[in-house]
Amino acid sequence: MKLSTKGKYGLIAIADLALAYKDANEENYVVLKTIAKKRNISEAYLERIVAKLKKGDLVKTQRGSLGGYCLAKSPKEIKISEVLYLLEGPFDVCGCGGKDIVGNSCEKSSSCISNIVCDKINEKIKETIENMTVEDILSSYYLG
Amino acid sequence: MKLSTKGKYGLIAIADLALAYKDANEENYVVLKTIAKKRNISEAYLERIVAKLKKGDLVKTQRGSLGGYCLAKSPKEIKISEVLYLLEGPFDVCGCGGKDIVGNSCEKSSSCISNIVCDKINEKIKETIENMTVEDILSSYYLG
DNA sequence: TTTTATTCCAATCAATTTAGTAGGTTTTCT
DNA sequence: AGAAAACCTACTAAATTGATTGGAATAAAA
Repeated sequence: MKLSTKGKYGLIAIADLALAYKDANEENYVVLKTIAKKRNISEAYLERIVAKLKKGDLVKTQRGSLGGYCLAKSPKEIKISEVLYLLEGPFDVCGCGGKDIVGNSCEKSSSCISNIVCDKINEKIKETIENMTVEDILSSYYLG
Repeated sequence: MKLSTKGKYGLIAIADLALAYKDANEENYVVLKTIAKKRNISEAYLERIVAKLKKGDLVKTQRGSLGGYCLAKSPKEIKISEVLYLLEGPFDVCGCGGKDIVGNSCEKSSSCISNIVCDKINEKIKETIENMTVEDILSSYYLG
């Protein structure tokens, strides 16, 4: 069970944008090629990832020459959960679809044995990433 | 991000074996075909899943006629984490492998932005499933 | 001892997801 | 006009998932 590179690259991009944001303390557009090269990520692939972050209003863009990407809010207003939901989809660790322990379809059954486990896991993950902002992970990094 | 059916089916099988175990209060071998049919799971596929649980000593078997599968310990001695580790592999939500924010390889770097997030998530998931036993989820089920 | 019911095992396969490429279009600044 | 950037669409290769198939080994029962 792993976070895919979508989530990973997305977090990296957000963090780089956050660093630029804090440096400038205002709109500071960063060219994607710069991030891609520095982090050794395929630019075209990263582009599609950041596009999702834009659709989710975490990032805004400036087209044309001197354009680039920029955080749409300050790092402390962006939850890690927002980033990961946009890139990895909802953390429904278990979608189930089978039958529960008494034979009923368990799409939403609380008596489905795997739903019981998954609900607990989901709850904890949610709790964790909804209480963590981009600002938080940046400061962890600075303290590194 | 989802638990695959491996984990789901494994939990279902363990739960069914646990019910049989509690009914008999001793060795009670259950035929896999019974579980597969009741839960509408491919028997051959379920077989390979349960094989892993055997390798991990959560389940023991009796071959031949009148054979079957049986829990190797009591439900309260089996952690959910054991089941999921055997079936889904370690919950390294992020294996990373890229470069960290200052350009160093971040295989284990604490300054890798995605490791910071993933470590936190992993920690919480671990905490959750290591403190949950098969007994626990059965009683949740009974209480419905 | 033969039959039957079961676990066990290895190879294969189809569908899906992931990760990445390629090539071009549009926008905007100089 | 030219250059540099975001934007968009289609394709592909590799890995993973979720099985299926066909049998071999084992052990109880007839």
